[in-house]
Amino acid sequence: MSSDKKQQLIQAGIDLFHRRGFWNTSTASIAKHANVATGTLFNYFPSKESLIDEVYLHIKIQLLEELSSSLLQLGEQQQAKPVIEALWYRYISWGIKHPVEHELLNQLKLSDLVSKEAQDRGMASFSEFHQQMQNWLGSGELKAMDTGYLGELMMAQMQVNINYAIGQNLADMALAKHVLLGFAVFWEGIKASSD
Amino acid sequence: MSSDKKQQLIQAGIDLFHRRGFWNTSTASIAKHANVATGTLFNYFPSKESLIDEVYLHIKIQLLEELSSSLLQLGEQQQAKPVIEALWYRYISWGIKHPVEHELLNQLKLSDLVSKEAQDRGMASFSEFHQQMQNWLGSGELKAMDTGYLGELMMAQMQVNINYAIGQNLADMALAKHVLLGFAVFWEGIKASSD
Amino acid sequence: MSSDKKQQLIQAGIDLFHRRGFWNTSTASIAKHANVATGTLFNYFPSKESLIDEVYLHIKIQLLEELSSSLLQLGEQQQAKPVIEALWYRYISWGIKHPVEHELLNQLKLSDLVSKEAQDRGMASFSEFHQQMQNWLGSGELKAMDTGYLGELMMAQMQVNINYAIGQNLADMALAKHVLLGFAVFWEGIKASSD
Amino acid sequence: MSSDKKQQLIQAGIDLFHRRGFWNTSTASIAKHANVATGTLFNYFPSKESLIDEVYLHIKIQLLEELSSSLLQLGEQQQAKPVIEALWYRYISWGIKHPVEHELLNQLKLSDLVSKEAQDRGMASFSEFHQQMQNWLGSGELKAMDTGYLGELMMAQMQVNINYAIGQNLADMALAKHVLLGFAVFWEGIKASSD
DNA sequence: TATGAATGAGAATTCATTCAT
DNA sequence: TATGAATGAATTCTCATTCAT
Repeated sequence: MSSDKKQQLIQAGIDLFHRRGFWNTSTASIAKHANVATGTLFNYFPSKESLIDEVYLHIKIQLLEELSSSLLQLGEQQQAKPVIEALWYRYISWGIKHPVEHELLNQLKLSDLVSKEAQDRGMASFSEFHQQMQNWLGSGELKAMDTGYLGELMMAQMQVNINYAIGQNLADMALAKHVLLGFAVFWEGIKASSD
Repeated sequence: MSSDKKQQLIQAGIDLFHRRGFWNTSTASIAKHANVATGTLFNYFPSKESLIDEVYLHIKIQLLEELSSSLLQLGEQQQAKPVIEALWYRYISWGIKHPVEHELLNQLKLSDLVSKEAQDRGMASFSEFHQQMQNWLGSGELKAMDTGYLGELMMAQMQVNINYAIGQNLADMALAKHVLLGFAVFWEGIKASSD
Repeated sequence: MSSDKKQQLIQAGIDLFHRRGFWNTSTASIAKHANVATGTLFNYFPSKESLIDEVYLHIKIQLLEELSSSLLQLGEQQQAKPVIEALWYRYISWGIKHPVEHELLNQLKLSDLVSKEAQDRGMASFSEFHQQMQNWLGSGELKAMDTGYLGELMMAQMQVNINYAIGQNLADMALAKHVLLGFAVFWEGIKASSD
Repeated sequence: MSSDKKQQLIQAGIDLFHRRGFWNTSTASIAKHANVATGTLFNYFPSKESLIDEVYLHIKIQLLEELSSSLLQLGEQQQAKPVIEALWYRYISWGIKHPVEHELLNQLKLSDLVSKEAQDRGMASFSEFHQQMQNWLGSGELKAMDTGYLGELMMAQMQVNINYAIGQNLADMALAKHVLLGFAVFWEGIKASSD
């Protein structure tokens, strides 16, 4: 199947970009790692940049699928906290299960390597989350702040938790305790002050 | 003076790395931008990688200088909050005043471009901060957590604040309000729960 | 019909070779322009070079057909001048009506892209003209010179006339005047000197 | 000397372009033939196209130098014929002495490989000849025609003569006779008709 | 006969680094 | 110490041609 080869190439890209970095990974090595000829890569991606774009979107969509079931299950919840907490756990467990993808995503976000168009498509796929945040912020449970800011803050704190868990090789009880603490810090930070 | 040229080269590196990225910036262009010959760069730095290392350390030390006066002034404080708050303000104002350096520092942290040795030296220069954190965490004012985790968390949240302030072009009152909110979120997150 | 596709491919070759040059035109683009698959081209032409050969011969034969009726009609003429003049008009009007083919023919002649064999076949198809020239040169109406030289000279001068007419966008009376002048220059040049 | 290498590269370009054609000659082979490294070529020419441009101008200027002494010596001549005849001989002897350059020049003229800018510079260097032609045409010695047309015609006829002389390997008396005939054909063609 | 994905040699160009001056 | 021309390995991308379907 042709779709087969495309996926092989994306996967090879993920592996090698993570091992050697985006610029130290040649298209030739990606093709070889995917068991196709050098020219074949360019049948699927017009340029190295577009392969990077597709790697980016592939990861974002994989993450999205992991998260969106949380929203579906808890969509009719009245309160913000359980939904946010569910997202928190989902995201962190995705990050721990897919450390390579998690790291690449963060690198790509900062790196200027993703085309404007791919960034927009990535954003668009997350639009339902921004919708949800609007609702939460309107409910009065949280401190008054901008949606974009809340989103970035949540992402950043989850990433710190993931990196710490991976760095310390946490598992089982230790991991659970860590995630619990992390969420407590986040939630108590953003919830509307009681006084 | 030779030290002069070295500084020119580091500064040219900062400018160009930010404008074009690390991999799209050739040593020749850095030399030209610093008004020296291509070969001269290699009299000061044995390789491009070592220039990147020095750019990294240069920025870290510049940041350190900005922050350390906070510690000195408030070193004998008994309470954690005022010191942490002072650091918070210092870091964020540095980031807003030096957005280029701030962005480069974040990119370099993720990028694998900085040698292990330079990373260690960068860490070492911040050791006094880790000392301080030990004290704070021992005081009972904060939730119980690892020093490294607290440090990463604080960094991450400050970065989000800086990026948001720059992205929204905040200034004056709006900026002050934003920083205040940011710190409230951080502090209420990390402080020991009252109940 | 298969012959249909072959003609489509030759025509696509003519169009694209003229627009983008021989080397900037890929066999894939020719196939696409002819509405066939990339592989199909190689069912009709064993190589790109042979396609170029056939484009060359196609144009030469098209030109030959345009010219040969002149010879047939005037074949029994006793005098050289009317026949030569008829050829002159025919060739130039062909060139003006088919500027693309005219230009390609000239490029191909100089370019080393046409195989020796195709060149020979092209030559052979014009052999009756060389026969005629022998007759003219034998008649004493013309200066004494080699057949090959006369042929090349006539070609070259007609080409200059065509290029000039196209470049200046001549039409109607202006064109007629131009062709008349061009022929006068040619004829007075080659005719036997009176004194 | 740096100019040395540049000349070596242009000469290597001329040799190889003639032997293998412009598109079958790689920049690597040119560099090797000029005894420099592949990268060195690009220190002197920003691209292959610019090397081709410089090859073109190099030949044009070499030709110009050959011809311009004719104009200088005969500049104060009142009559057109001796000057034109001198140019005729000069051009043809240059072409016979430099058949490679002559052929390349003709190929380049038709090929779209020379940038607009280089073409303009090539034209400009020949502007004095167009001046002269204006004078000749105003003198009444020649048939009334456009300068551009006269120039192209003269070029075309000289090229036919050169190609014929080279093709037939003419030399000495045979060559002289040939050139004489060629000029007679040209002159009797363009001179004002006597009646 | 038609298709078009796969191939891999080859092309132009870049650039960190060296070294003779 | 400063210079910048020279180097050549490495990179991205192209494309004529093949071949299984």
